[in-house]
Amino acid sequence: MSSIDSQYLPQQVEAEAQSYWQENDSFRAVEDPSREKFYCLAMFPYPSGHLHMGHVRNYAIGDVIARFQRMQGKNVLQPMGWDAFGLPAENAAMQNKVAPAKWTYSNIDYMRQQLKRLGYAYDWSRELATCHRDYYRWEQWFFTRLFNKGLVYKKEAEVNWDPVDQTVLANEQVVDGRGWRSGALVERRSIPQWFVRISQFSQELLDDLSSLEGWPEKVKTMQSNWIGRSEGIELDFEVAGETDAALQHLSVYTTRPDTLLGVTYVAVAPQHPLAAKAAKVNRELADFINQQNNIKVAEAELATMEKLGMDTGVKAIHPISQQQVPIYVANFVLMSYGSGAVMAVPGHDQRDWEFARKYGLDIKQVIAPSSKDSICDLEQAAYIDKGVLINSGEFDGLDFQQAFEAIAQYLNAQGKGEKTINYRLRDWGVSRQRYWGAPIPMINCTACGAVPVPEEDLPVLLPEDVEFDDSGSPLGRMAEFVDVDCPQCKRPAQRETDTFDTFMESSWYYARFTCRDQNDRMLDARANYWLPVDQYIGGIEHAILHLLYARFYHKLMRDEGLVNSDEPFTRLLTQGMVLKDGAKMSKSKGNTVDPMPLIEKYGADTVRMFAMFASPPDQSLDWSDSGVEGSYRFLKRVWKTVAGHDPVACDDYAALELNDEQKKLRLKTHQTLEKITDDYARRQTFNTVIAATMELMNATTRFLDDSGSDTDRPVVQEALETAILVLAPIVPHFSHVLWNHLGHPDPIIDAPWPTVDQSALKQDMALVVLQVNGKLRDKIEVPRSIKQEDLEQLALENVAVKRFISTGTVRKVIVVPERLVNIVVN
RNA sequence: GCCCGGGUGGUGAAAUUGGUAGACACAAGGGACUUAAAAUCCCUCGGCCGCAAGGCCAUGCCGGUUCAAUUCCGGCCCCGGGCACCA
Repeated sequence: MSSIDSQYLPQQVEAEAQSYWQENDSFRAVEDPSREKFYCLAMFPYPSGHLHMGHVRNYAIGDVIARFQRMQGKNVLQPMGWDAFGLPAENAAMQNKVAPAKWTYSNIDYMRQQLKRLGYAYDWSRELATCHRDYYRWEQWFFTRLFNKGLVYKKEAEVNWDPVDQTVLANEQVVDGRGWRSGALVERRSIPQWFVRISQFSQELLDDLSSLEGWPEKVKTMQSNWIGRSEGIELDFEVAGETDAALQHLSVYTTRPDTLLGVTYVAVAPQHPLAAKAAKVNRELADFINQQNNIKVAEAELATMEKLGMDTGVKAIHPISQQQVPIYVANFVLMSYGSGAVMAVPGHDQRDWEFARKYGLDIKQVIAPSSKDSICDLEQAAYIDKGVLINSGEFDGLDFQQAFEAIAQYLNAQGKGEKTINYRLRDWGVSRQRYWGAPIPMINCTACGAVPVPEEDLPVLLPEDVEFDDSGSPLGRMAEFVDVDCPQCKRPAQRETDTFDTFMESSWYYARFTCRDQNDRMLDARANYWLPVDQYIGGIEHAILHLLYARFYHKLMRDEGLVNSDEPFTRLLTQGMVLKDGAKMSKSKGNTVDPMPLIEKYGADTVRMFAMFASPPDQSLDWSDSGVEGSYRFLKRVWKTVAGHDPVACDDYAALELNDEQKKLRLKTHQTLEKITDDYARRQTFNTVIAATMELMNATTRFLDDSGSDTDRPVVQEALETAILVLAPIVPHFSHVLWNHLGHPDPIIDAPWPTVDQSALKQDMALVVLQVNGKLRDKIEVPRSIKQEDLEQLALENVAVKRFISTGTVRKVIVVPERLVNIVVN
């Protein structure tokens, strides 16, 4: 036992524990095949400047799990790093006239100190920053490998173009259709960009979701919907009188071929070549198409904007009826999704119905309700349910499935269509017209085309010492960066000046942590010791994009022979957002909460504990400081109780001869331990861990209030040890010092998790609830061994119950042993 | 608009997902200690009726299933997240 201050002095306690961990290098993770490993990872932060409460909560959750697993005897790896490329550094550069690199590195230095102050058990020797050449060089290398395998390609894609600032804008930078700095109306502009073929992995990404048993159902549902597998038919409409072979056929995809005979028009995207051709001889149409350019490149915009269209004057020939239907240009059809053309069935699709109403197009019913419960009134709305075909010639009378087959067969025989499986998932566009990112390692040669930078020339270094102003990426203006010789033909060529989407870096950092000092290869054998990540923790806002890209990247690395698993993250905990005044905390909204004043006032342990106590980890939390005081008070109380306790060693509690009060305290101790172990391991609800520990401490201090005997000391010792052990993952500094005081010279970080003593849990009596018609009337204590009939009898004779059953007849008695009796009367 | 969540006292929440609604805290009010304050300790604390014993109502709203619903089903309202260039 060490002597300690009777007062809780968090700053002193935290300094003591942290210097112990540092001197002993306590959190360095070393590969050891003889031990079970546990890789615990919380999503690394973007170095925005300082930590906010969302970070504190996120990293506290990770740290709690890591420390808990260490006490379970696992060989734990918990690393930390920086998602260091990104847009905010460029914005800061413009605002403060500071180079993005300098700004980023100084933010990292500051935030690293903040993380250290919070006492997270990181192996800092593995720290990495994605903007460092030793990191992104492997990403560039990997991209050239993918290029050689044909998994990347270049195509035209649309961006938001600010015509005043002459730059490409991110969606976030477009506010109400205008550039956030210039205020100019944005224009859609098509430019060549690099894509990675994630769509080739659609089916595998979908199938493997079912193997992710440790993932929340909601995340799997979201990803599954995002991938959006559907079964349908791809079919051709011929364009009447068209002589140009490329424009003769309009290919459309539908999941509702049963409604095919209800097609009354076809719609194409404003960027469709057919629209462009028609516009050449139609001034009004050309103007209309031009106007559709002032829409931000975002699905939410397209879905909520007013649906507009215009007749091209060109007709399409229906593949079955041979009738001619008009071809419209419609602003809601996406050129980048599918073929840029859709068939329209206003009778049975609500959007088509509204469009048809607006432009006076025919609405034709071809599906009749198959049950009397649903009504079809095409004057009011489209009838979108499945039913039986009518007005469809030879297909009349078929149901959805029969019609699907029959129409597929018919079209197939005519060479006009076939069954197709379609995915909503689109290829991953990775080009960004930005400076602060990893350079895309390609060289554009007029003779050879796009040529990857040879391995020996990697990395393509991003020049860090630059002047950054509001005219966009300076890379294109730097001759020393742009002008290179073509690696193939050696003639003068130009380096690609676009940089990678930052999701590229965050898609594989978890793997690089296992061997970030490896300078000869992207990953080495250590990756397969640590991977997959056993527990990944991060905000729910990453449920789709980041987590899907990381899963995809893992499969790419597997196919390259770099890792031997199929999925990167075994178990996933999606932390709810930390909100402030009901909205996501972000620097741009200016509603972040700085944890530092709280840490200075109460210490890191109180802040960590309150962040865990405020709500379950997966629930969103509107931050408020009120309540922090309560966590602090609790720690002070525990400190006082432990400091005032005279430790006693006892290695066999079961052998003690205990009185009833002592047995009661042991019961509470082991009930609490059992519940808390489950809360940590299975439920991952740390708020209830804390509440249960508070209950145990309340019971212990009540016990101490009536205690006089020296024989009480062992059960109190056991209760206090249990409380300190179960609190250790949450308030590690506090527990570190008190554990020593309780007579343990070895550090609590390596103390084994206590085991539940089943003999302490034995109870003879049970509390049973008595209900009449489901309403609580009384509670009685009965022996656990009581027979069901006897319990029923006791209930029927109970005074409180009798008052409610005397006026009616007992119809039924429901007995749930050891829980309740419900008497049904009328 | 589409996809995914959430809604329980004055506040954060609990109830292990069909079996005692409000554990554990915060705030508030009252009291003890103190010259005073802070700290600490004790009591009250969902609403209505009642001196009390007790009763009735109550988990966003409406309806359903059940002996029993915060929990399951149907419909609606509100809030949050994502929608492919914020990370």
